[in-house]
Amino acid sequence: LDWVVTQRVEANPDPGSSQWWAQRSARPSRPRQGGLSTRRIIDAAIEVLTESGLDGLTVRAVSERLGTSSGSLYRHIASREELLVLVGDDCLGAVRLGEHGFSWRAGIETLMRELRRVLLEHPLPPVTAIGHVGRGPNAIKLVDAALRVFLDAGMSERDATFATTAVLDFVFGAVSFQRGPKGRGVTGSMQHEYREAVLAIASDSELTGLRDAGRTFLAASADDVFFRGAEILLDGIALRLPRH
Amino acid sequence: LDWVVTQRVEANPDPGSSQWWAQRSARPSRPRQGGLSTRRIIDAAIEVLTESGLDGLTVRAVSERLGTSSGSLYRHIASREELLVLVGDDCLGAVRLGEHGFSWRAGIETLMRELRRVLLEHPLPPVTAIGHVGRGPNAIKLVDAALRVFLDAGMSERDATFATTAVLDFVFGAVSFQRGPKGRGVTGSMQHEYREAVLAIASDSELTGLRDAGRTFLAASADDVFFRGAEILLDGIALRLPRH
DNA sequence: ACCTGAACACCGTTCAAGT
DNA sequence: ACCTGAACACCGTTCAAGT
Repeated sequence: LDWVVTQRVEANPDPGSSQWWAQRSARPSRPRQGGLSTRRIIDAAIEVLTESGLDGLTVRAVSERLGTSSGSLYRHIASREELLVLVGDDCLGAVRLGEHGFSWRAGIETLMRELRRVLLEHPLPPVTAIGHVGRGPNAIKLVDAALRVFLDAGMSERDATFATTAVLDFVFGAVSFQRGPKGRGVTGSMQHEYREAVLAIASDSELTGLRDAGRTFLAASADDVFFRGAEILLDGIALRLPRH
Repeated sequence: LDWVVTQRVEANPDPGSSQWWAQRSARPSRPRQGGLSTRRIIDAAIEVLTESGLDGLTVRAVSERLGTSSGSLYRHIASREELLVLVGDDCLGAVRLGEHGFSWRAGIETLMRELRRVLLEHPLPPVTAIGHVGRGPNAIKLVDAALRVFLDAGMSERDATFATTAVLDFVFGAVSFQRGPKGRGVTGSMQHEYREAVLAIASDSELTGLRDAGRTFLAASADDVFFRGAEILLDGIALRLPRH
């Protein structure tokens, strides 16, 4: 009873939330011959995103690319934020889920690597949109693929669940750290200056962890951080498998 | 030589990048008796953030709270993005790094729990700012604390490095997923409808992983996902320790 | 039924003019 | 040297009027 009331009140759920996706999947799309469509808007948005970055991804820029007015888009999307959510999930669709027959470990490693590749490719899902993905149809496919691998390896449903979320959490976190703010890649220039600044601070203070291992930490490559971190996680997962 | 040129050209590094932090730490602050200061601006920004959320955190709103004009803030910050970065790192300062003497595992567990608590407390560092933190002074303290624990447990510098990054990546990723978009918490309402929608899709398609384990997956609480995921990761880390 | 284009209410940022 | 406040160039979004 109480629940029904809540459902009524929450008429406009946040874009990207599970409520929003649920409502959306229940609504039929209305494509129009030759006219605008959500699909065309998303495609144009991704083009703008690739060319102009996240800041350049404005409603106006997308409408201009489509040769129409900005107001027209609001017949297919409710807000810019909705557009970001749709673009974010759409990007996840590029992850190649594939090739059965490998070991569970090779399968998950491939999934992690693929997801990372796709996320690093677009300047969107990063920073701004990490919370914007995760509940859409393409995110669901990722979850499904990971669950399948773990179940096939003999894991319990609960262990497969937590292994799946741990893997996804790790990949998204790692990608977010690797990028600079706004989703742009981190350039290597002046990295040296930063290293020296951090090490100088460390040696002057009680940051003994950094004093002792800071040089190693700051020299680690993004690839090392990702693949060695993945190994640690996969080792932990392996302990949950029956024939370990 | 080439490096010097790069340094010259990169005169305005992205806020939040290591270059930016390095430049910033080298620049002296100029506090003014009774006047504006970066410190006061950050404090006001966090108040606005808490009250109005990330969207409400505008330069104008912060200046209004400080009883001044929006233009005045630009004497202390170069842009809104800089402000977001500063706020993001400042929030991390609330993490209580503490209490030595525990086992490495208890120490890291506490650090993870604390970091999660702080991140979930503020509506900023999430979504928008996950890429905005990680290189500032308070992020550095987190890294230092984790490195110290691992080194004390007998880990090599490299293993300690990758264990540290894996832990931070996981926590940031888990927090980002737990939030809805824009950093707001996920309400529970209509979750049921989403579950049913996903399960309906799964049973109609080839998403056999979700078909078999979807109910368990979708019923998992955020706390379970976090703590069980942390266990997996810590088990993997434990394998890197000498007296395992 | 859909699109247009003009308008509205905001933004972040700049900069002359003040003090 | 710092602050003001007005202005500029944008936004996202709405909505009458068209077709």
